Amino acid sequence: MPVPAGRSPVMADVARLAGVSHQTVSRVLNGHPNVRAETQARVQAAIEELGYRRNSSARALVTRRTGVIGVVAFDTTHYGPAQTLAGIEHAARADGYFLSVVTLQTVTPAAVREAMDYLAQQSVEGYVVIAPKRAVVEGLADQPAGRPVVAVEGGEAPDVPMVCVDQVGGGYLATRHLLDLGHRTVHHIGGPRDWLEAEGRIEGWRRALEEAGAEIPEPHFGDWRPRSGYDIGVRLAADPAITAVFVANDQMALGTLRALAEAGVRVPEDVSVVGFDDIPESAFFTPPLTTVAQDFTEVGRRGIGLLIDLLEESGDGAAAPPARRVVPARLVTRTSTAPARA
Amino acid sequence: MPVPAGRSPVMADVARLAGVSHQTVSRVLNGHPNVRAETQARVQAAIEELGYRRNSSARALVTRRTGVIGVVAFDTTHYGPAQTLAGIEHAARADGYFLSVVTLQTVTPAAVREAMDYLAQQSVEGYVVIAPKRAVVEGLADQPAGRPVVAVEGGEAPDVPMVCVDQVGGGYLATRHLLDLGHRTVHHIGGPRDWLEAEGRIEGWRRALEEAGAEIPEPHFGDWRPRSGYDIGVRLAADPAITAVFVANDQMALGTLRALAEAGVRVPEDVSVVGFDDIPESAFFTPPLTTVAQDFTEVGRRGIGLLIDLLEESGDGAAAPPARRVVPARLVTRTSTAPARA
DNA sequence: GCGGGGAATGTTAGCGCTAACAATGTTGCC
DNA sequence: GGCAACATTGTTAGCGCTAACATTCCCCGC
Repeated sequence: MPVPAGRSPVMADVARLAGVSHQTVSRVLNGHPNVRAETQARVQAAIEELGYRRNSSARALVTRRTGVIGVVAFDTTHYGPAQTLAGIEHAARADGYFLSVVTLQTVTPAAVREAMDYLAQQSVEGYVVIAPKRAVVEGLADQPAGRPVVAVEGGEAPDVPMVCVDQVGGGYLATRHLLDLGHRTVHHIGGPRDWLEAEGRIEGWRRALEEAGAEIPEPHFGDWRPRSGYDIGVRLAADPAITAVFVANDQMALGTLRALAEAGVRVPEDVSVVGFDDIPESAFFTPPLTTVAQDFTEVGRRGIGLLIDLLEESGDGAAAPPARRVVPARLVTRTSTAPARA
Repeated sequence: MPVPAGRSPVMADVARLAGVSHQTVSRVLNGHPNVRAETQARVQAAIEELGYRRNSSARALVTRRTGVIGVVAFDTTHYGPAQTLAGIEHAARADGYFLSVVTLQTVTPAAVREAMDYLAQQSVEGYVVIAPKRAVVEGLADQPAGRPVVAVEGGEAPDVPMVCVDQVGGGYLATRHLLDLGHRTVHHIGGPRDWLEAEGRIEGWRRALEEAGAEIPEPHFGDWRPRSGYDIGVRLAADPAITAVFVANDQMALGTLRALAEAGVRVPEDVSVVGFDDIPESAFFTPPLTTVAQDFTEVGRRGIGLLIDLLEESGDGAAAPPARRVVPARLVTRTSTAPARA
């Protein structure tokens, strides 16, 4: 009986079929050097004949490594996090790690803690946390089990290694672009205040204005969704002095465009608008949106890279200061921006 | 020494601290009935004092259950799959399962097979495959290890249990809506032909037209992206006879709206447009898009529900015919549709 | 007072794998 | 020829847990 009925084959079955000890099978599986080529071939053949698969639990039990990385993500219709997750997944798989994902509805430290706890039950080796809010990042520092954590997509955070897009640089880029077009100043529709990304973008905006000696108007704050960009847009449309708006994401910018259109304000003739994210739709807005693109895939890749470094160095000398990798943002110019009226 | 230095505590440590055998600790952990309340409390206290966590590998090794569900998803900027994934995750966690996710770049049977193989290494108990293409669904039937598979988001498929939104019904709804507004016929911009969703939507469209005795124009096919909707839209705009278009997703509809606007065709006065998906942006398109909403969360929930049924019944009598659960679609009326010109 | 029965707990034997060590060849060199 | 050095293989002992069986304890009824 080639395949023992009723149960899937184990290493001993392969060993018996190949006429070796189970240890030799293990050696073949682990690419151990000292195995004769002929033996290796015989074992390999037996493995294929039986359709043998190594039992990951048994292996994990003895090696004390599960090869699983826990990811805390957000249940979101936002483009960025979804893309980042995909980037993380590819990078992890390329390095032979598995990904266990928990998505959260609410972005609170408690929810994150709970999610990490849940993942800990599964013996993940480390965590990647998509942590776009300040409170979340702060809650990350004191991890109980001492498993490494990498934060992704957050802004500035002190004690946790992290990877993020240069939000400040992106905000600066957007604002600078509008100033370069001759606009006196640039109004801003920001994201929720407790989001690190929103914070970075607003800071870049402010910095560009300061640097140019421009007036700094009071910013408005939305909730990332089109509706809020619309509501604020309605108010902005009423002020004829406004000629340039930098909106903290494309979805809100969409709402703003719509509000302006309804008010009879032409974009870009009367008002220039810049968004942030470069979602796939934004090239087809009315008008196509100038925006700031983020390389989320790269963020995911570096996040995993950082975590794996942490995982594999673990145990060596003193902990290096938490690493921090910043991915640059890039301006994508379309037709929602134009030179200021003379 | 309360916590043994250097290694995390195991069951025996808890047992020692609580003055019981490790088996009693196990019993407490597993909610076994025959444990004295006082003993249970003592064990519980010891667990907390040591910060003990059960080793999932050891447990999985002996119980032969990992509690992990493998998910094959797609690296996509499409709204639907991302939402479905979130729905799947919530449902799985609610039932105490873990999720191991692989995202694919290409939707081919080989890629899916490979992904499932990768997941098999991790001893997943079953699979949820987001399988929007016919070829993929077909490749699913002959799973080697006999682990259950549930397909999600596909259309009609013979041998695999599956959960999907009623695409045909949705296409019918969209088309019927336009016919009810007095349009003579409805043109269609479909998704890629090998996508099951595209197929269902086109069939619903065709059925509504047939039922109404309307002429059935040759459909056009895009690739789901705004650009393709735009390109086709440019052509449609040139034909003044066209008064109603049903586009198979919102992103393409966005492109179509843009093409019509550029050609000076007014929506909805000259042409009515209906999309599909109800992405968050579509309420803010120019004009706000009438579309068909899908309850992706519900799809995810039912998908997991179905898989868990399969997992937990497994071993009982004859396999029931593959289950099939259909979630209805819902029309969302906005201002991109209006009665036909007289 | 004592045997029976159930509740509460302990003891033992693996689950399937890898690491460490032991035991064989097998070669080369004096 | 004999022995050291190495390559190759086998043997043994757990990893931390749960299931099955064994034991103890206590209460009950006769």
